[in-house]
Amino acid sequence: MPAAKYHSIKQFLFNEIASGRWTEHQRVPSENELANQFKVSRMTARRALQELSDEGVLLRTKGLGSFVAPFKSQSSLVQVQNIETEIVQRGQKHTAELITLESRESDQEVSIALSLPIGSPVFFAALIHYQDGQPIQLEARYVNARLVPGFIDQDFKQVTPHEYLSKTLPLTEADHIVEAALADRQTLHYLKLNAPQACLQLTCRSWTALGVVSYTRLTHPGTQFRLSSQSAVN
Amino acid sequence: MPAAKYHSIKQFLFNEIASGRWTEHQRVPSENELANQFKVSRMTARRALQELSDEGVLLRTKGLGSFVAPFKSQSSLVQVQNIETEIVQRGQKHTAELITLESRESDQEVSIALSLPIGSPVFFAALIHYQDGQPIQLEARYVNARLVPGFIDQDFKQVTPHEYLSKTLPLTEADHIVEAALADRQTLHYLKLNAPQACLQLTCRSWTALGVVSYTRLTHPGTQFRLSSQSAVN
DNA sequence: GAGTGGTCTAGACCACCCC
DNA sequence: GGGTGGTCTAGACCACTCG
Repeated sequence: MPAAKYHSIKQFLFNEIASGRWTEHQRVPSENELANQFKVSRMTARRALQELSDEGVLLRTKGLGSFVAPFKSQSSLVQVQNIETEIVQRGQKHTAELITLESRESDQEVSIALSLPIGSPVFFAALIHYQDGQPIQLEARYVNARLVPGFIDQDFKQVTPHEYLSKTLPLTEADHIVEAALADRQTLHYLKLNAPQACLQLTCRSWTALGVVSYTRLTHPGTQFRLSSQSAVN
Repeated sequence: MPAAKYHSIKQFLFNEIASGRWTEHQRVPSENELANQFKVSRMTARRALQELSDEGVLLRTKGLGSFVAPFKSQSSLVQVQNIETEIVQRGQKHTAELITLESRESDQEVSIALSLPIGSPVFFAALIHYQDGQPIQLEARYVNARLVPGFIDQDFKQVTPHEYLSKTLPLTEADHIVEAALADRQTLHYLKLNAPQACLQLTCRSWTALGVVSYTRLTHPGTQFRLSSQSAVN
């Protein structure tokens, strides 16, 4: 069973975006242009554009055309991965301290999370995020090195890892686990906590069409945390 | 601009389900049947069925037909509204104690949450959920009385409010706010806590196509709580 | 007015399921 | 074999945007 024509066109469009050849807000071919280019009817070309629009990859406007949607996520669940935005929106000051940025080989936990063979090349970054000088989030992130080779060359004092990934790749999906847990000793140290304390801990993964991009543990001290989400019920 | 034909057909199908005339797993008219009934082309009837399938309202199988999808949500985020399932899946025993079930008029907070004018008829239910005899969740729920008139006649010792709603209506969406907060005095009392304690608090709303169905605050004592979710990035 | 996306039609062929 | 959903075609009319 060969791939459906509309599906091939979807993949073509998606690859142009994922590869960076087409970027945010850029115009993509119209229904008629795709129909001519791929030698299909307009309805078939249309279906590829329409489904990518439904999936949030494209924005379409009558009379104007179809455009690459902004990569930046509007999902407030994903927002927690971008603590900087959250802090700035509260009118406070965000700073970040880089603890570690290095190449590693994936162990079992990371391999499972990233859907990679054990020993695959990954990058590991650990940061502390401050809100007005107070540590507010400890970030420990593993990234699939093959999907984001440029990750290790970034200066994460200037740009948060999540911001870099969001601007580099069209992230399509994310999952999260939220739990309240007692911080371990190392976490207490990094978050400058004296006594064992209940922390809100998020474990997040984000996807692009080609696979899992990153696996992250975010730990928040105390009760200063709020998470909102909206989702369709399947 | 009159409604599009495919949209009218969608509404017709949805109303049959929302009203209870068609229930879970029941077969709905085929593409050809709808095309004849509404005097449209098969492609137009098809679009109505296809979009409802994309939205999780219908399940379609080649060679078989289209069926009303199970109302019960597969979303693990929504799962927390159904604490009973969660407890039973852990192999423990769930019991519930009904504190209050009454008619009220919506105040400002509830009106905003349910998108109703102030003073609209709502039902209010408060319950304590126990896991093996330990209080694990305090549930305070407001329900739009017009959308679910039968709510107030239920016996919530037998069926949880969320279970009743899930089985009565096709819920299509939900939003949630998760936060860690110190319990107030009344909550401490109901959860049988002696000292002020950090609790995980969820504020949830669930939708049907006709509007917001319910607005609920769920409070969990201590750190015995875990929440997972998966979502597409928009 | 030319181009775009939104809707719609009346056909067509296919793979699949059940009888 | 008859019905179902999945894909596809080659047209059509419309509302919208832009120059």
